[in-house]
Amino acid sequence: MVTDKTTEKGSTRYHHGNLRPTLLSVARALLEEGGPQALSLREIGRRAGVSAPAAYHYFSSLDALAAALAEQGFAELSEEIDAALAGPRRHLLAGGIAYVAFARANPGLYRLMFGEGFQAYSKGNEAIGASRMRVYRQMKEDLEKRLAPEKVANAALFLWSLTHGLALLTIDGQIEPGVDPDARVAEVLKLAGLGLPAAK
Amino acid sequence: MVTDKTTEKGSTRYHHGNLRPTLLSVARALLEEGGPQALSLREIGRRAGVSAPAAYHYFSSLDALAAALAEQGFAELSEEIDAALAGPRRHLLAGGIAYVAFARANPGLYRLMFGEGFQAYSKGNEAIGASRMRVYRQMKEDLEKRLAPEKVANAALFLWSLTHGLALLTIDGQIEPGVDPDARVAEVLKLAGLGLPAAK
DNA sequence: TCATGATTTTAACAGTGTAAAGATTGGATC
DNA sequence: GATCCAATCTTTACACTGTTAAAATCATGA
Repeated sequence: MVTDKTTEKGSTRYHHGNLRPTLLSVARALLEEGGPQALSLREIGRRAGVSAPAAYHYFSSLDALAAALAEQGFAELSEEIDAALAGPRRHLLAGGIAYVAFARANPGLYRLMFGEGFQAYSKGNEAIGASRMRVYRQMKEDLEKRLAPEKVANAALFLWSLTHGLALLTIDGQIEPGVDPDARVAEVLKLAGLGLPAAK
Repeated sequence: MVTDKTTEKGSTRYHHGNLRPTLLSVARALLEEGGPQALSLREIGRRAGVSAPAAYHYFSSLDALAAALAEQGFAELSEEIDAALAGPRRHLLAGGIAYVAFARANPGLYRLMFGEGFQAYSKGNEAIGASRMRVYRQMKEDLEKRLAPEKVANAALFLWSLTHGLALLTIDGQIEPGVDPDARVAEVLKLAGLGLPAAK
């Protein structure tokens, strides 16, 4: 069979396309369409115009492919946080806003990175566990500049919990429609610095 | 075939056991062993000593069975929070501690209740969406007694995010081993009332 | 006693991840 | 330029899954 294989760029290809990136990009689209549950090697192959076992030349399993996606996500998230922290606005708040904005822009990917499947595909993949810790470190380092040492651990867990929880609830549609999500997120995150408002 | 079917109680059974509760309890065990991903109708049937399609007389699908488990979970969680709020300790803090303790005691169930599969099995099941909201209401009602009306919405989202995030991070093993989880949770939740510690 | 209705089983279908084997091809070597 | 090689992809097959349709079984009311 000598059918033409046209890649996304429209050019007719030799053996077959540059598959690995194609697989990842197709998988990512699938991920955002239907969440981590929708990730399927056969569907990925189908959309890439390739037979399902073809993916096994680049990934040892579906979980391995998912892990690669997650690593991609951690790299991007880390970058966005760095950019926000380098920006003109208040450090921790800007970082938190960027964190939640990333989750909102990539809900499927965020669920993959922090979801239930995490233990499964991170088995034997130490890199991705480390990636996950890196974003935590970013928060923590900022806190270390501003707090007494014995208070850092609790404050870091506090901030990470708040941000992570807010990201997930946002993704799950718990922010009322009609309000600007960034503004709402900022308001909520500000409470972290101020504590609960005073009693009436 | 006239084989004896012995239930968990050890008694020999007529037609076959009281299946629905057995299915639920077996499924719940499976859930805590391997997380929501491990839920499998065939495995549930196997452990219940019954053929897989038997479950279809009580649940229209695997998702429906998962929804029933989730509802069970919401009822229990709600009860534990009520009990904590009625107790002698500080209201919101005690509620938060009970919330996280529930997640720690039932990690698989908690992931099912708030995890990625949620949208899937809550389709056409309005009851469980409502159940999910009920725990939010509990927090919110308590806040309404203590805050000016315009501050309630943000404060509620703030507290829910923090508690939900802390529960998930705890489940994911982000609390250092060796410390008492309840104590650690209490310390972190206290920061919600106090704000971040003052700069050094 | 016996028919009825509820319960469970067997058989089958379409879908999945994955392993093993064979086919195809692009590029290096003569 | 022809030829071999190693990388890449396909075909085939297996075990597993959720789910449906049909048949078998049993508990109980008439």
